[in-house]
Amino acid sequence: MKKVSQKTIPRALLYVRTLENLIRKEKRDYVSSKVLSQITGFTDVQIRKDISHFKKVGKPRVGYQTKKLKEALEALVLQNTVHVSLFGVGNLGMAIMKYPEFHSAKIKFVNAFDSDPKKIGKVINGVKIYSIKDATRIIPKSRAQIGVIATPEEKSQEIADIISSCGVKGIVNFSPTSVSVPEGVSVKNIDLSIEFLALFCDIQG
Amino acid sequence: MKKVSQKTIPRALLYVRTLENLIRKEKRDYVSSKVLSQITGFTDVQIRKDISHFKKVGKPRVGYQTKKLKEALEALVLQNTVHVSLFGVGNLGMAIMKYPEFHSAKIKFVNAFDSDPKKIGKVINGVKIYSIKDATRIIPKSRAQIGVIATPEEKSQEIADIISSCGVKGIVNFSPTSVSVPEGVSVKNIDLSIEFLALFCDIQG
DNA sequence: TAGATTGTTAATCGATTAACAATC
DNA sequence: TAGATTGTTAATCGATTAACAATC
Repeated sequence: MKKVSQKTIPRALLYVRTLENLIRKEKRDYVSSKVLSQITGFTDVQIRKDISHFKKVGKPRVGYQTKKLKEALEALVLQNTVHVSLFGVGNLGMAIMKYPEFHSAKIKFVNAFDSDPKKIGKVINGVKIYSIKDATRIIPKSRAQIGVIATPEEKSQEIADIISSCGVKGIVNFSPTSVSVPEGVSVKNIDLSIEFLALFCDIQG
Repeated sequence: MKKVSQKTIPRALLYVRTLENLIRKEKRDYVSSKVLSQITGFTDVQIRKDISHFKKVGKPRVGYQTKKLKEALEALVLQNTVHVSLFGVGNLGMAIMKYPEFHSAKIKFVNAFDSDPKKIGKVINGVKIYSIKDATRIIPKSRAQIGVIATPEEKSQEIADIISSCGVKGIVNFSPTSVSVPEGVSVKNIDLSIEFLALFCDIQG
């Protein structure tokens, strides 16, 4: 397996999802890069290039066997479910936790944390809400692999510190503040207002 | 003004927000690229390069005048508020509409649409919910510049068609399905499960 | 065989980083 | 003046696209 570029990974994940749909809904056994291109919006050349990083699974003239290609691509995203801890059970946190697509994507929330005593102890969608004070005790036991920051902006650094200190190596940060973390921890910022404004700049330009 | 690269725009928007905070909270008159680097996480070289696309506003040895730099950068994102229409007032749609950061970022929801009769007619945060059937009539009057898809996956293409047909040139798509749109319409996909899984791949590799 | 499609190697493009001159 | 910081030009890096050979 060759070195996989940073940008191929999200595309590969999209191919996996597309293949799942083709297998389940359309019962397709084979698919060409051209068809994948029409569905995903990437060019067929790019798709073939991406796929070639993983395994030689296609047949000229025929395309790719859907199940085989899906398995080959999944080799990169281990088949296990990803375990996630949520920090901040407000409007956004709640919506994320209830997001239906996560179920089919094998993303599972294992616990949630908030500082509001009214929320602590409640169970939402089978996920229990704990006090943030108990996080350092509970997180390590829960085997969470990713922590989500959905708290108000001013708490975000504090939460990032808690998450990192528990040995969790991945943070998805929905707050509009960049947080600093120790070496070895990856942060994915999802900054909604910047997304909206950047799109607005695009359509203006 | 030189040609601004695709990737500088979101960074520039982040600089603007950072500068606002420096001005408002810390009452700073000057800031160097080094300090901006520490706050935003980008390198100081990159920041100077980005800024140089816009205007020559810095002074060697002193740095950038915060207010002046903010104004120079804002030249690209017109000072006007961005008007947004929301499609799908479920958990996620509701959370987006209530997202506090949007207020300071001058992002304003002008109306919302849903197909659930129980929701139609209600007003959330000052935003009225209409039937999706009335969208083509209401959107053009509302001067919406961006449409947000927060409906269940199977409706997303239909909604994208409605948004495009109203002359709206920007779509933020939270559904896990890529939508096809006419030439001239820009789509920003925010695909949460792919973000989570891609981060998971990162920390595994 | 002819034609379609894969997969690879080379060329191009764009963005980041390095080096350094300009200047307060 | 000396030192810090900006801003520009050149070099590097990475990713996409183009060209084409391989093959079913």
